Amino acid sequence: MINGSVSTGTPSEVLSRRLSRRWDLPPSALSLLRDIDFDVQTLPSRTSIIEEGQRATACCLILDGVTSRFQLTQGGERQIHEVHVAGDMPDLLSLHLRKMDHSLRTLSECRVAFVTHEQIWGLCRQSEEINAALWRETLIDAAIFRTSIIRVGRLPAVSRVAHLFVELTLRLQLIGRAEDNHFNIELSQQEMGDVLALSFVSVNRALKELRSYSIVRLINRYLTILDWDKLVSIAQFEDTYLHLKE
Amino acid sequence: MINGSVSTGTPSEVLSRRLSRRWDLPPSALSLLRDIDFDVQTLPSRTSIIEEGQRATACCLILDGVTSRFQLTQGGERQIHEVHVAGDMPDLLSLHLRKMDHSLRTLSECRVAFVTHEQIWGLCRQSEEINAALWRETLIDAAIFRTSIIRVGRLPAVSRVAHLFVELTLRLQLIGRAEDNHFNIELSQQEMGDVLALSFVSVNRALKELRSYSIVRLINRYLTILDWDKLVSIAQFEDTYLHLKE
DNA sequence: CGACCCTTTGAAAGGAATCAACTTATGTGG
DNA sequence: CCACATAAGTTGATTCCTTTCAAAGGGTCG
Repeated sequence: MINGSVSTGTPSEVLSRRLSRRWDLPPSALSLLRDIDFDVQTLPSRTSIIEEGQRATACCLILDGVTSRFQLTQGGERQIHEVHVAGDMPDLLSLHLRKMDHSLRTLSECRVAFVTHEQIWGLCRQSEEINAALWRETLIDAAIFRTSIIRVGRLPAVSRVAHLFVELTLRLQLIGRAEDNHFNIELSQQEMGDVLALSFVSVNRALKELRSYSIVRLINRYLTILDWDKLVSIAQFEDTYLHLKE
Repeated sequence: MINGSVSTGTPSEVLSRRLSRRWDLPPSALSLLRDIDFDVQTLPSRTSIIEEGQRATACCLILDGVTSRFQLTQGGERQIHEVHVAGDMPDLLSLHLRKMDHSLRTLSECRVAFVTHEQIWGLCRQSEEINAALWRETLIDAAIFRTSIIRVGRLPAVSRVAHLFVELTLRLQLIGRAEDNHFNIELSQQEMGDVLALSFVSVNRALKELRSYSIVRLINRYLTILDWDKLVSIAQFEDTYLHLKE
């Protein structure tokens, strides 16, 4: 299940790589990162990381696997705001918002490293660069939410599914886990529906369509993208919001 | 048009009040805020503040009026991610994201105060509290986006309109501009549709329904909420995401 | 082997979009 | 001051897409 092939390393290394993605961190910042204490845990699929209403005292860094950020509607539907992969810190926001307004849980088996808020606050105090880099990560999350508003509000079902596939592929490529445009997407069709605000029936029909044009293959949650350009075009995808390069 | 009744004052005062909304800032931080140079401008309705693709060198603080954060889809539809009111700083994110992935423009005549990035970076360096408060503001924006995903993805038309009304009322009450549950909403029905991912026809029909039950009155963009509890209930509104109190 | 979860497909129902026409304000210039 | 133009609001009829309901098929694991 856990695929440690590429973006492996100690939690500090994973975090350093992530934060120096756009600009190199100064050596002083890197050495600060090396001194952090991480509490690494392996969590089974569908384990809660933090629940709506709770107050966090630590943040987590995903080392392996996929997690979901979600909220339940009054009607009992689950809206997944965002899916997180290795290298992401899904609850960074808890640093400055006391009460969680949504929940986090694993979608697959995950390896996760916890860091206390105290330590992160210390890092931010000691390094302007780390402060900026972490803030920036939360801003990119916000950009992903904005794009999700459009995905869910404006795109037809097939485009929504295509858009999710493109986004996940790009984010996984960034950590070297989808080089050849194929990877384990970990999501059931119901869960894709939870992300895209679609019923699982509609997701299924969208997949059928994408398959019928030989654009993707999806077998046992293993996704292969056969025609990238067509997929991007159907998704009406524009990658600015991911802020991949500066 | 410009209603300077309550949250008036110099830009520094408006900003101080905003940032000490949840926790008092220490005197040292307050004095830093007093020393900022603001460039105050009055912008006509529908004026661009910053465009997608551009790089900002300053942030703005809204003193009066309403602005929109939006993006155009490939189909030419306008999705308004968020509406901003007095006290908001809609482009704080430009501090750490080079290229804007969306645009900002006024929806009504606005009074806006610009501050250079240089000055804000300076503030964040000099005051941990200001750094945290500004970061926090961007995190609340993100929470608003998350809620918008659910609003647009899961709620029927009437609930969406109701939800927008409740959100705007609460945010305006926070700055003392909707005390008696009535205020100028500044949005046309088309613009409400742009926020809610609805056609203006559907917005119109939703309004008709809300009016028919005497829940709201809306005349010349002036909104009066007649039955708050019913509106909240129809909206399926839960205010945690606004992080009003800690 | 059977229970369970996920996927697949068909048929019917429902909600919003679209198309279209008409009304109501607002504003401008003759 | 009114004629006309323009933007915004209202309403009905139809179409389209997605949901819901229903049932069958496939895979996995105790």
